Amino acid sequence: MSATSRDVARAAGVSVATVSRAFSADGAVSETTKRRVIAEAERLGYYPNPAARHLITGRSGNIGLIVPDLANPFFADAAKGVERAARQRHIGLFISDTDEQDRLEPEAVRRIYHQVDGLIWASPRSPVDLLQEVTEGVPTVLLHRRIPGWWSVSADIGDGMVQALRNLYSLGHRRIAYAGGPEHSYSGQLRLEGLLAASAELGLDVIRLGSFSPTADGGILVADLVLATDATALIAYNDTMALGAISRAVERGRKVPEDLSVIACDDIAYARIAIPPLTTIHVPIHEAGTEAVALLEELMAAPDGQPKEKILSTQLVIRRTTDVPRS
Amino acid sequence: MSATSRDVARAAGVSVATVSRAFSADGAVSETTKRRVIAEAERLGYYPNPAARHLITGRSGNIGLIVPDLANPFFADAAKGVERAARQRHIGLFISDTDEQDRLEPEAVRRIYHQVDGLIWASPRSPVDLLQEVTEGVPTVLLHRRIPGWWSVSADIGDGMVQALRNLYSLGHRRIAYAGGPEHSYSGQLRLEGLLAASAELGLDVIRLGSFSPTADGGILVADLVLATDATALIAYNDTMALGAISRAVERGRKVPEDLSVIACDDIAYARIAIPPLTTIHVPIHEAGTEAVALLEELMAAPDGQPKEKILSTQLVIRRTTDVPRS
DNA sequence: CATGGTGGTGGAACCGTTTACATGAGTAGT
DNA sequence: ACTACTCATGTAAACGGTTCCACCACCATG
Repeated sequence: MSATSRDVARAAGVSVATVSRAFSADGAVSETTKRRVIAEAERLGYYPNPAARHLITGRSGNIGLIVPDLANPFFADAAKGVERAARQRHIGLFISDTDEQDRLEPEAVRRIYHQVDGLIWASPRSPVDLLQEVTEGVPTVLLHRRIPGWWSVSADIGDGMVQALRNLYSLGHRRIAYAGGPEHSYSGQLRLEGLLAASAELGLDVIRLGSFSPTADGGILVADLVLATDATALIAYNDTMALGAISRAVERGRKVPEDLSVIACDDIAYARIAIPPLTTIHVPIHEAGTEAVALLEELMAAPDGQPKEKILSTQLVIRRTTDVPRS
Repeated sequence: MSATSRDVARAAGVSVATVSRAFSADGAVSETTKRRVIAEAERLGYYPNPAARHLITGRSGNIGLIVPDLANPFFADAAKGVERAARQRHIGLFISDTDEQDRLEPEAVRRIYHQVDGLIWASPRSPVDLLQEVTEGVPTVLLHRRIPGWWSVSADIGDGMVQALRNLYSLGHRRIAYAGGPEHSYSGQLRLEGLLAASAELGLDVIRLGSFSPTADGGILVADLVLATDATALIAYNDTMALGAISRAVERGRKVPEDLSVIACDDIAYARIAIPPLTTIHVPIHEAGTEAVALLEELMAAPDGQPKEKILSTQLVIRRTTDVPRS
């Protein structure tokens, strides 16, 4: 079917070794031979077989990305960032979605383990020893999760929460509710830490509404709960949840921000065009993806180097779902 | 590093051929030997090397997906559908994003061409002969594009447009604007055909606003244009554009649906929780993805079979952005 | 002119599987 | 008891590259 290096070698009147060298850039080949080989290869439609190359070199030229949910704009943006960075480096990208089910993660890794040179893994919850066991032997960069001794890229969401709480406080809010996301998630923990630090600093008690699905449906639950309290402001786990909550609150006759200020987290694309536009903590999602690839590349080049932890900063973006409290 | 079939063979006291057979299911191996081999493999952490397997069998066990934009919820949902179906079949998935740039498509294919057994390609615009040339030799299923003689999965968006126009007409709208998407795109063409058929049937002229980027920013442009006409209703290329348009219209003091009814297309997750919830043509995006994998599997099994074109039906979903025209 | 170095090239081993073919033991048929 | 067949297994040849090593021509050096 496809031409092999043997075909090219024969056509160019050289050995397969020379063909190989012509394609490996570093090759000790004379300029003229190289040109002849490339020309013949072009003519025959030859392209080095990746499987054969992988088998002998041990390098596949691919990396893998594991995310909890591709349909979640947060991870879709992250995936896009990873894809773009991989593309620029001519690296192939395996993607595996785990449907937010931790138990599918080991299988996801196993499926791509032997086909990639490195892994970018957004695992919000899985215990460290599982990660350890499963990634044994594959250079791995964690995405939006920090573990001491691991390479990772994450965002300083705790600081974002501090900014959010301070902003609400300065607007005059004193009764502020927080709707958390999935329990035990790393980034949920980060949010909570920021929240507790800021509320201690400001001397106020945040009303903890509990743990919800970080989806629009979760947001509906949140709305009904928060409307039953005397909170004048709500901080939601993420944008999607906030949008669901606002949708429900409006349906129940409340006005945002007049009756309830809302701050969310992530700043997905829809936050900007929501009605009203959503005040939210901007997280550089796309950049985190590209940065993860950069780190992974570094890690693959020097597997025994000192682990690097890249932490991207976050920024509260004031739009229209926050205002001074009524009365 | 990792154990090979040789290691397992030695440990189990058999030849590598037997190890291979124990793992290939069809293998003519006695039950007892097979059990012993599997046990030893388990113990040594052996897993057949995919590169070696690929090299000798010509099958990689992977498929590729090429989409214009992973961050677009439409394609993110499609990718999710593909991923899920692939996962269930233990198929690895390469994903390549082309940033909505047609010129990147050939390179995207080339990058994964040799590493996959089949391809699912969402190419909205590229000319047929380019597709032909580039996919030569790889079983390919088109996603949301129909070309005679090709395998494909698409949705009957034309019919959705008919439903949309009829609905607006029955509500009493007579001046209806249409905001198109990227020029020359296949699904744009589909929309236009449906629109023209329905407007002929109803005897009304649709106001064609032109061609816009199918993004929130595109929608802002659309809003300013449509507000300059006497249209009482707008049909937008997709949900994102519609949300952008509504956002802008509201910003400019108009009310939706009182001043302007809006119907969009796709029914992405956010359509349901937008404020007001978006009336839109439901397209079974996720299902299209899973269906594409099913078709691709069929195609890979019988490459010379009769091409199949699966067309999924669409359904107008009435939410809150449509109403009778004012006065 | 002999020696040593250099740069281009070919030969061949190797990567880890699958699979066609050979082998040999056991079983059934005549 | 001999043949024919089946079934489990081993042997070895692929698959298509990369890379170590050897070789050779060529040139500079002493």
